[in-house]
Amino acid sequence: MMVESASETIRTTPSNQNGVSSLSSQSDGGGGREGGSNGDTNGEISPVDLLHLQQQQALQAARQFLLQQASGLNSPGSNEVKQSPVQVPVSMAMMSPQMITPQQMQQILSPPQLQALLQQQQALMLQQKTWGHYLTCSKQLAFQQQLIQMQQLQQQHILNLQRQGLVPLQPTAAMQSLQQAMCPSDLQQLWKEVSGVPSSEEALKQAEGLDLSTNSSNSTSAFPKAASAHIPLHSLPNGQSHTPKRDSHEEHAGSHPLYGHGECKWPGCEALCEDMGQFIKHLNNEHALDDRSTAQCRVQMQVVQQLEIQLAKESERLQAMMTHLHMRPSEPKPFNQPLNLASSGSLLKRDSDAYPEGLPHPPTSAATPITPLRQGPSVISSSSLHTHSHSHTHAVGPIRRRNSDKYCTPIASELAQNCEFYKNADVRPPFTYASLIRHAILESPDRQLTLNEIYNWFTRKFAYFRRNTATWKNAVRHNLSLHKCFVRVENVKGAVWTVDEVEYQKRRPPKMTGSPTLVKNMISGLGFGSLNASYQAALAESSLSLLNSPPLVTPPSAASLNMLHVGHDDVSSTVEQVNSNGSCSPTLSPQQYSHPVHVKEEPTELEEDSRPVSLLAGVTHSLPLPSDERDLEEDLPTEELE
DNA sequence: TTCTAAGTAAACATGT
DNA sequence: TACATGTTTACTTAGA
Repeated sequence: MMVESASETIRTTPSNQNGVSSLSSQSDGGGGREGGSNGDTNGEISPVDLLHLQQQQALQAARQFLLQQASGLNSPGSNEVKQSPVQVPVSMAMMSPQMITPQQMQQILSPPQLQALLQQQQALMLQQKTWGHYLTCSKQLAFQQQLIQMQQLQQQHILNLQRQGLVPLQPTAAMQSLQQAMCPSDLQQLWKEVSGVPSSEEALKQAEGLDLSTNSSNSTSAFPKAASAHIPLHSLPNGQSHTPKRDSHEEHAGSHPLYGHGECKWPGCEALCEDMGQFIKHLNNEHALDDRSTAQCRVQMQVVQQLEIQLAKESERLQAMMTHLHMRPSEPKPFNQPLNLASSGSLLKRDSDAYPEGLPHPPTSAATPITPLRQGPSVISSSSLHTHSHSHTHAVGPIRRRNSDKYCTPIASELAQNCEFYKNADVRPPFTYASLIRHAILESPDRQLTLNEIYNWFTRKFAYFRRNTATWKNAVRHNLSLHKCFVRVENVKGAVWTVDEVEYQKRRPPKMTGSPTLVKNMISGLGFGSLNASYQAALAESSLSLLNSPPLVTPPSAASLNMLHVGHDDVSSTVEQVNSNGSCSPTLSPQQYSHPVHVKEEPTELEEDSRPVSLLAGVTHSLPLPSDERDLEEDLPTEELE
C-alpha cells in the first residue's frame, strides 16, 4: 500500500529548488534564474554587455561633469560664483531620477557608496527574507513611503532655503515652472544640478567616493573622511533620522523634518538645538547652501535614488519569481507534480464555483502576486516539499504536520488567496488535518458540518484530496475523534461536527513573537491571573479571534488583546476576512443554532466556578459547555486551579 | 536522544 | 450485508 506512493512522493524537487533558491538569492544579478532571460550569452553581446557599455559611458559623462564642476569652482567664491556652473550639460541638469539609469547611478556613486548602499539593501532584503514574503510588500511600501518622505524632506529644505534667500532665485523660477510636472526627486535633482554644485576637489571626492580606500590618488586628503562622516548612509534605510511626512510649510508651525528630539537631523550633524528657532539658526548657519551641504544632499539623493532603483528591481524580481512559480506551463505533469506555490493576488477569488470534482484544471495565471511568503512559506512549504521527497511510505504524500503551526500560517487567508490553486493543483495543502477540518467547519455558514460535508469540502477545495480518499478520509475521521477541539453535535440533521475554539487554541500554545510574558501579564491585568501562562495565552488568542467578531467585541479588551495577537493557522483570526467575502458567518457558535448532544463524554470533576475561562468565554463567544468542562478539566493542572 | 504532535493504517463498534 | 460513521490503538515520522 505504501510502496505505490513512493513514485509520487518524489516530485517536488525541481520546483522546490527553483523556488527556494530564487527566494534566497539576493545577488542573483537580476534574477538570472527567472526564466533565464538574463543568463549568460556566450560569444555574443548580451543585454548585460550593453548595460556595461552604457555604464562606462555614464561613468565617463559623470566624471567629466564632476571634473568640469570642480575645475570651474576651484577658486573660492561666493554662492553667486558657484552658480556659474549652472551651465551643466542640460542632459545632466535636467536628468530626472527616472532618466538616470541604475547603471549611471551606480557610476555616479563611488564604490564605497555603492557598497554601503548594497549593505543597506542587503540588510533590507535580509529583513524582508527574515520577515518573510508576507511582509515584503508592506515593507516595500513602507520603505517607499520613507523614500518619498525623505524626498519631500529634502525638497522642503530646498524650498526653505530658497525662501530664506540661500538659494538663488534663478533656478527657482525654472524649478517652479517645473514643479507642477516633476516629482520632488526630479526637482531635487534639478536643483542640485543647478544650484548646489560642489565647487572643489572635496566635492568631487564626495560625489565620486566618500571612502578613500579605493581612491588612492586622493587618499591624502583629510576631507573625504570628514565628508563620509557627514554622510551617514545608515541613516536612510531605517528612517530613524527622518520624521514622518510633513507639509512643506510645516516647519513654520513648530516642527521641521530636519529637527527632532532636540537634534538637528541633518545627516551626520546631530547638533543639539533647544528650540526651533535655534535649530533654524543652526540650519542656516551650518547647513547653508555650501559645497558640503550640497554634496551631502547630492549623495543623499543618490542614496535614495539607488534604493528606489533597487527596490524596483527587487520588486520586479519578486514578481517574476512568483509569476514563474505560479505558471509552469512546461511542466510535464502539472497536476501530478505537487507545486507548492506562492500566493497570488489573482487567486483571491472566492471559490463558490468549484470545478467538478475530480477534474483538475490548469492553474490560474498569476499576474499580480501580492501575497508574500512568510519566513516559513505557508504555501511554498519547504516542509511539504521536503516530505514529498522523503516520505516514501505514505500513499498520500504526507504533509507532515505542524506546517501551519510552525510557520504560523493563517490558513484562512492562505486558502482564500490560493483557493483556486489548491483547487486545481495536486498540491497537498501545508496544513494539518485538524486545521483544515477546523477551517472547513468555521467556514461553513453554521459553523458545523457533517462528516460528509467535511469530505466534500476537502475534495472541493483541494485537488489533492480527490484521490486516496480512503486514506485521508480515515485521517479526517481520526482527527475528528482524536482532537477534543472537534465536538460532535447531534441536531435535527443528524450528527454534525463543530469546533471548540478554546480547545483548539489550547492544544497548541500560541507562538508569541514577542515576550511570552507579555501575554501573561496583560491577561493578568485583565483579570485572568489565576490561569496558567499557556492557558492564558491560549485564551487570549481564542478571545482575540472571537473578539474580532464585531458583535462580541468589547473594545478595550479587544484592543488590548489585539496587541498580543500573533498569527498562526487559526481560522478564527482570519476567518473574518473570509467572511468578508460572504462565505461564512463569524459569530454564531454551534450551540446557538443547534442543540448539542455531545457524544464525546469525558469525566468532569471540577467545579465550574474554578474555571476563569468562563469569564472570557462568556464574553467572547458561547462555548460548548459540556466540552468546555471536559477541556478545562483535562488541560488545567489541578494544582494551578487550587 | 527523548518527547510530542501529526499522519497513516487498521481493527472494531454502531447505525442505516 | 454493505456502507458510513465514529472510536481507538499502533506505528512511523518530523520537529523541538
